[in-house]
Amino acid sequence: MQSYTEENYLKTIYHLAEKTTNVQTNAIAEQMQTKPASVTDMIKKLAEKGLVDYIKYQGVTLTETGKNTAIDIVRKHRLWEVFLVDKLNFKWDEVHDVAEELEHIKSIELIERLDEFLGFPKADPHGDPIPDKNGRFAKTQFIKLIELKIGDHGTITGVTQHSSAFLKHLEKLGLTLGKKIQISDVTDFDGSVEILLSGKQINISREVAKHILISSNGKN
Amino acid sequence: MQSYTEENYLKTIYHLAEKTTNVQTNAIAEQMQTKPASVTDMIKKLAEKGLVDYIKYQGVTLTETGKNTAIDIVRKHRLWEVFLVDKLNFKWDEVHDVAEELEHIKSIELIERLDEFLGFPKADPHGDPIPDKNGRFAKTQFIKLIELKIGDHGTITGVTQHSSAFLKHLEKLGLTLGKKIQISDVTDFDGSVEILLSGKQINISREVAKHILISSNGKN
DNA sequence: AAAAATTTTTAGATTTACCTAAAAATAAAA
DNA sequence: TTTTATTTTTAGGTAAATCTAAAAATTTTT
Ligand SMILES: [Mn+2]
Ligand SMILES: [Mn+2]
Ligand SMILES: [Mn+2]
Ligand SMILES: [Mn+2]
Repeated sequence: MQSYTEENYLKTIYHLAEKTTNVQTNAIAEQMQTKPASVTDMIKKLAEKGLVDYIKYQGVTLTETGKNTAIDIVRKHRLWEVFLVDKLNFKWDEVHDVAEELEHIKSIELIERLDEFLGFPKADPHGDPIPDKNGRFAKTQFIKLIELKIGDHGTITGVTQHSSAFLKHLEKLGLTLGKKIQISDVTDFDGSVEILLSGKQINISREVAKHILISSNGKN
Repeated sequence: MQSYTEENYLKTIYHLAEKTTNVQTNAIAEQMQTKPASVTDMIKKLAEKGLVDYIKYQGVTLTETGKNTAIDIVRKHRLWEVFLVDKLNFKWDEVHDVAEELEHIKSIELIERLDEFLGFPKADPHGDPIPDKNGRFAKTQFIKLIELKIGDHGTITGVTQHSSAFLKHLEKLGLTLGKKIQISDVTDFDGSVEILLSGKQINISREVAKHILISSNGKN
């Protein structure tokens, strides 16, 4: 059984490992809003428990057990987010902090039944995939909006930035999950992208375009 | 802001105060499955924070703030129990432990919306009243089944014992919330009670009868 | 009103998750 | 290949919530 804190470390390491193979102490510290010295302490403990492989100065990687535990927490987090949005009418920018707490509730039965109650959703309100109870993710094929060419079209299926500011901005622009878009033009000057959304032309900054994921229904 | 542990102490003191005015150190220790010495430490801290009034060797009482905090936790606990039973199809004997964790999730918004989602329930799956967001309880008029006389009738509206063993037993006997009953006979020998339930005569022990609450639809 | 039993508190430790400051290892730059 | 910068670890300490053992206060019984 892991403590609340250990679970948060495992989840953080898991997410960082999606970018780099060897997760560094400082990266964990930054993410967890704590000091590198504290991270070293915790890493030792997790290694002791067989949840991470650790070589001094070389960073950490999750063991099979550690990874499974982390995925289970991610699963809970995302299922709770779906619950908050679908059942309690929270907005997609309001759910993260509460889910951050709910993900630590320890009851397998609870999550199984919640999953069923929600209709076994495959993605959370931000488009992030929800692993099944065996920790398996549905295969997904996303491409960043910024990478599309003029004429390409597709459906918004995710975001790679979860800040409230960003999500509220998207909401205002009408760029929510499930919306169909087509690239009309890309501005050389600032890299901003002109898109066709629900019959209207709108312009979005390069920065915004970088963080929107599209399931591409086909090129041009 | 209170810690998880402080919240549990407040809730325990609140429940014990329903029986005795001055709550004793040992009683808290027993309830919390901890040692009296630990309780003394915590009591001092709670007194420091203005959540309890405390005189050495004289036990504790909750302050207004302390009581409000406790009631808020009770509210959350009971709302979550309703959620688990009504929405996730848990049995009434399976919900307590999970609710024990869920009650500590810190989000006013979450509870407001959960309350609404559940249809502003007035009682939890064990018939315990749910305070509204201002901490007010609906007035209820219960009588213990054991106190009814032959011929009296009423509706089962609560239990005063939450152990899984007891609740499962009631379930098996068909004695669930909302069921109408009438007293047919009381046995002198062992104090057991003969009742009419859904057209059938059943016999329940005195011990069971003590822990069932009836909203009396009228005498004989 | 003593003596005995019970309750409660203090004293001194332990564990977990932190911290700061300084040392050591590694990586990058000159 | 030194020097410099960055990263990581160690050493030593703090605060919260526990504990055990022993002392003190209160209550109950003789
Ligand atoms: Mn989230
Ligand atoms: Mn999410
Ligand atoms: Mn309960
Ligand atoms: Mn209950």
